[in-house]
Order: sequence, then structure tokens, then C-alpha cells
Amino acid sequence: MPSASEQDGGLRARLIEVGVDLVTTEGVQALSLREIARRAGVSHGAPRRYFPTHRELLSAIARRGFENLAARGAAAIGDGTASPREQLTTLGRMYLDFALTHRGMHELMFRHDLLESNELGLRETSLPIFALLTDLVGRARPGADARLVAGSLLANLYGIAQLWTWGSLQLTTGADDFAPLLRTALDAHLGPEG
Amino acid sequence: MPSASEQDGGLRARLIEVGVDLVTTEGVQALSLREIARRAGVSHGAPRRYFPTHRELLSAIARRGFENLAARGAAAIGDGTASPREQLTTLGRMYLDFALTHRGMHELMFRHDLLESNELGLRETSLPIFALLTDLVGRARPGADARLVAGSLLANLYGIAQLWTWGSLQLTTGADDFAPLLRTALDAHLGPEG
DNA sequence: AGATGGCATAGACAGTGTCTACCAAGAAGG
DNA sequence: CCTTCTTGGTAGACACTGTCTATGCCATCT
Repeated sequence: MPSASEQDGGLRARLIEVGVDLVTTEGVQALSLREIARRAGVSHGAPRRYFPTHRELLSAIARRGFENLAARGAAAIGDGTASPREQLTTLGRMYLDFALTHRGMHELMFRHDLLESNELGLRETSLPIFALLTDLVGRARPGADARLVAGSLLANLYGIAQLWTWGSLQLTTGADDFAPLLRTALDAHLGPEG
Repeated sequence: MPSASEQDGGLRARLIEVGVDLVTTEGVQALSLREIARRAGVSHGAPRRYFPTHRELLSAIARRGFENLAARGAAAIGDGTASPREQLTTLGRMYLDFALTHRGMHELMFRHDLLESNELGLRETSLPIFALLTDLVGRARPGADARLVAGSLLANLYGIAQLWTWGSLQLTTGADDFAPLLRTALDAHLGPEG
């Protein structure tokens, strides 16, 4: 008897859910088509009915990661009454926290072979969050080219998440939590706090 | 008869050279152990004598990428008489140019499964360039915590390279070359030029 | 000459993604 | 009711992959 969380929707939803579980517990290299099918209790040919190729299944799993991240973002900024700078700090901390807590998922989400093909709708997924970022940056730093600053800031956060995960920044900056680094990046792009 | 470039040194050097060629021409997914061995003209078991595992061979190829990048960096800063800001601009442009020209190699160099294991000596490879960066940042912005700013700046450049390769930043910033973005990142971390 | 290495070959093994043929059960239509 | 068609899954094959092991060649040293 299937568990309550997967009793309902067909195989398609179950495959994605199994994939999400698998990538968070075992890492991204555990996401083979056959292993996902095995854990979903179906044969290795079954997923093909819903995902013509392995990469499309991976993309669907990664999309869940983006949705999760977006939901956390919405929850983090709350009613949006805080100052732009505070909201950006909260968003940055939330993102870095997500990347470090869900390493496997974060790695999957930004895999080149998924992002470069159009299967994963990166355009539709990332444009709204980029718009939000641009808006906040524009209000925090009127007069600057908000798109450029927001783009650089986003790249900065992403780079910190990456370099931090494999320990480069701990060694070189000597810090053991990412807060000072995040503050440095925000100070740089928004001007020092005050 | 082997060509002049591979006449000499044993199989080990040839395997690495074939790998470098392969990753720049065909991409990172072409770097299977057996394909490298095939192009080197040996059986699939031969590499094992020099690289106990596939990942160690990949690490050796990636290390070549880091060495190449370091050489370009040394050539770019020249005699080091330019201002710190100018040197950082040159280095940043050089790095982004490298990342976009040698996409496959850049992707290989920063693969999680290679970086997280100690096979690729990321510590020894990246520490000197980080020291250089920290020094330049310290001179360009006295009074700031040079390690933190250099770390954030490095992450920023890396993030720009990544986001730019899969087109996110073109769409959102509307730019078709990365110079404005690079300038934004440098302005942010070093203060506006002038 | 005979033994000892270093080096490469070739085959096996488990595992992968994709493709194809098959099949079971239900719906639709006469 | 009986026949057809469609839906959704199974099972096996195929060409690959990385790793392991047994084998053999060939030069060098005793």
C-alpha cells in the first residue's frame, strides 16, 4: 500500500517526489533513471511514458527546487514592509542557507546541461525573482543602473554559495559562517549600511 | 609514428593532452575514460597505470586548465606597474574571457565532485591567486578587510562567468558583452572609478 | 640464459540511458 | 456481448560507461 503522500496522483508525481527525496538524502549522483524507477516501485522503462528522456526528469526535479526556493523567498520577505536593504539581507541569507542545507538540490538546479537546454524553464522561473531583485536594488540605490547592480549582486550571491560549499572561502577569509561575507557583498552593491 | 607534440613523454602526458583537446573541442561530456584512451591510441585499461581512477585523470586535465589560467593571469598583469584597480580590471576581463572561450574547460575546472575531493589540489592551486587578489584589493581599498572583499569579489567574478555562460545575464541586463557587468562588480567592491 | 619488472592488452562485470516488442486492463462503439 | 483501440506498464536488448583481473610482451638486470 502506497504511503499517504503518494497515494493519489499518478506515477509522474511520484517519480518527481522520489527524485527530490533522493537528491536531498543521497546527492546528485544517485539520481539515475533506473534508481528513481526502482524506488518508485516501477520498472526502468516506466518513466519514459512521462519523461521522454532522463534529463527531462531531472529538469522536473530541479524545477521543484526552484519552486521551493521561490516559496521560501516569498515567506522570507513577508509583507514587504521592511526596508529594501533589510529585505535583500533576508533574501541573501535565506538563499545561502538553502544552498548549504540542500547542497544536492542546489547543485542539480544549476547544472549546465540542464540550464542550457530549454527543458527547464529557467527563463520563466528566474525572471520574476530577478525582477524583484532589480526592484529592491533600485529602491535601495536610486540613481544606479538597477539591472546591472542586481545582476552583479545575484552573481555575487551565487558565487558565494558555490565557493562556500567547497570550502574555498572558509580557508581564505578565515570565517566559519557566511554572514560577514554576505554583508560584504551587500555593502559593496548597496553602499555601506547606515 | 607519433606526431611531434606527443613523440616524447610517456602515455601519461599524452592522455592529459588528449583530454585537454577533447574538452575544448567536444565539451565536458566527451571526457569518458574510454574515449580518451581511444584517441590516445591505447586500450581502455592503459590509463589505469597512471590514473587509478577516472576522476584522477579528469583532475589532471582540470589542473592544466588552472595552470593555463594562471599563466594568462601572469601575462595579463605584466610587470605589475599598473594601478591595482587597472590590474584587477585586466585580470577580471582575462578571467571572463577565458571562461567564455573555454567553456568546457571552465566547467570541468569547477565541478563539485572534483573540487570537493582532494585529488585536484585546489588549495595549492587557488591560494596564490587569492593572495594576489587580496593584495591588490588591499592596495586599492586600504582600510577595508581585504580578505573579505577579495573573497566576495572572486565569488562575484565566478558568478558572472557562470550566469553569463547560460545567458541569464544577457536577458536580464540587456547587455551583449560583459564589460558593463564587470565594471559594476569592480565599482562595487573597489569604489567607483576615478 | 633465466628471472624480474614495467606496461599495455583484452575480457569480464555491474551499471547506465535509450529503444522496441509485448501485454494487461479498461473504454468505446457496433 | 463481442470486438477494437488506447493507455500505462513490463521485460529484454543494445551500446555504452568505469573498474577489476588475468594475461602477455619486451626490455633490463643477475
